[in-house]
Parts: sequence; structure tokens; C-alpha cells
Amino acid sequence: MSVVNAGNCKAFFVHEDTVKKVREIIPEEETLFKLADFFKIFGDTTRIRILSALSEAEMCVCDLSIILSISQSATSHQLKTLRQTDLVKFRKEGKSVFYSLKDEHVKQIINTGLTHIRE
Amino acid sequence: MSVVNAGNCKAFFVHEDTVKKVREIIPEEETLFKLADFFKIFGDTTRIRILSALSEAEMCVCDLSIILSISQSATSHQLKTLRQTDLVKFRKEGKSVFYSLKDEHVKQIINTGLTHIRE
DNA sequence: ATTATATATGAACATATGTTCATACATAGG
DNA sequence: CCTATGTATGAACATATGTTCATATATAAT
Repeated sequence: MSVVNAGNCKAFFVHEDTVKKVREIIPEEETLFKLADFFKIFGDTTRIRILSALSEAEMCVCDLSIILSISQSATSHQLKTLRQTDLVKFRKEGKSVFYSLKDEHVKQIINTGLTHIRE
Repeated sequence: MSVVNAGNCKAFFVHEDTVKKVREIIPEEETLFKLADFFKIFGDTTRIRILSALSEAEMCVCDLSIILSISQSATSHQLKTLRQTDLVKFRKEGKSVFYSLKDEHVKQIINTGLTHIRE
């Protein structure tokens, strides 16, 4: 018996069955929150370009910033984000830090996306 | 012979082979731009919740706003975004407008994401 | 030790994005 | 017609997010 809704939806009966059913099936709010956060990472051009580049080879920060024509600082900041979200791993070698994808899953996500936008 | 890079990366030689190779393989910048825009849609809690709900059943705006406990206006605004990005379709019936996912691809993307965050 | 290079990071700034509020539009019913 | 309900939308506002700039840290070479 759903009523009102911030003023609109004044009906006393708004497809109760559907509402009830969907409420039961849908993933927990926290799960969907995490899911949104996950996709958010791929929703930035710089990060997607970094991930796309790392799909091909392990690279140091300089290589990345040169390939993508972005500043070292911006590159580093985004790599930090990617580290924190567990999408990349790194390895130190002398003054350099080499980054690579954490696992194949990332490639998979990107490819699924690519497939979609190419219809 | 890559040089400089906004001041940092002073080396005259920054893994030329890798840089060259990756530059050739990576998708066009425009493609990656579109890809980021695509993922951006899934990177918002409200939208992901809407899409998740629509995965289960066709629903009118009121149903959605009630299920997700968000205002009718916010719901409508986000549905507009989802329409513009071609992720949902709609059908009018009297005063109501029923929304549903445009195609199965959307479900697939969400499920891939869910699989990932569940390790 | 001192200097140079590679990377990281905090703060400021600018921009993008989502919500709310008010209101317009559309359709059904009286 | 006139009113009520469902939906859409523009503008204002608040917040989130990404880049730049300056600078710190780490390591290597001299």
C-alpha cells in the first residue's frame, strides 16, 4: 500500500506486486553502492587510457605520461586511485616504478565495454 | 627519442620500444573517450539502482521512485540520462510511462561488475 | 655529501555532476 | 472545461572529482 512520494505519485496503489517483487530481488544497497564506485573508476578518460595502455605492457610512470601526453603529476595521481581500487599493481626498480594490471578481469571489463559501444 | 614531459622524465630514452608498441595497439583516443562516457553512466548509485531494478521488471517512474526511495524528479532526471545514452526504452500508457532496459547487454555489464566486486 | 632524476602528494582551483525546488506539460476523469 | 495525477525539465545550489602547481621523498650517480 505505497502512498505518496515526496508529493507526487499520489496513487494508493502503485503496482504493488511489481514493487514488492523487485525489492526482494535487487542486490543490497551497499552492493550497488560498491558497484557504482567500481564503474566510476572506468568512467574517466585518463584512467581508462591508463588501463588500456597497461593492458598491453607493464610501464613506468614516465612511459605512461608520455604515451598519453599528460603530466607526470596527473598520471601519478590517477595511478594512486587505481592502486587504491586494486586495479593495478606495481614494482620498483631503481628510481622507476613499473605499473601493470592487477589481473585479467580489468581487460575483460574494458573489452565488454568496447564491444558494447561498437554496437 | 622521447624527451621531457612537463619538466619531469628528463631521460632521453624512456623505453622507446614499449612506448612505440603501445601507442600503436591502443584504441583511438575518441574510442576511449566514448568508453569512459559509457562507464560513467554506471558510475552513479542512483542510476545503477535504477538499471538494477529495471533488470527485473518494466516499471513506471512512480514505482521506481518508491522502490529506490528517491524523489520523482531525481528519478525522472536520471531516466532522461539513461534514455539519452540508449540504455533504457519506454512506453506510454495513459498518464504513466513505463521504462525497461534497452537490451540484455546492460544486464551483462552489471553482472560482470558484480562478479568482480564479489572477488 | 651533493646533485639530478623518477615518483608521490597536499592544497588550490576549476569543472562536472546530481539533487532539489518550482513549475510546465500531458492525460484521464468528472 | 476544470481539476487531479504522472511525468518532464530548467535553474539554483551543493558536492564531487580531476588537474595544476609547488614541493616532498627516494634512489642513483658523481
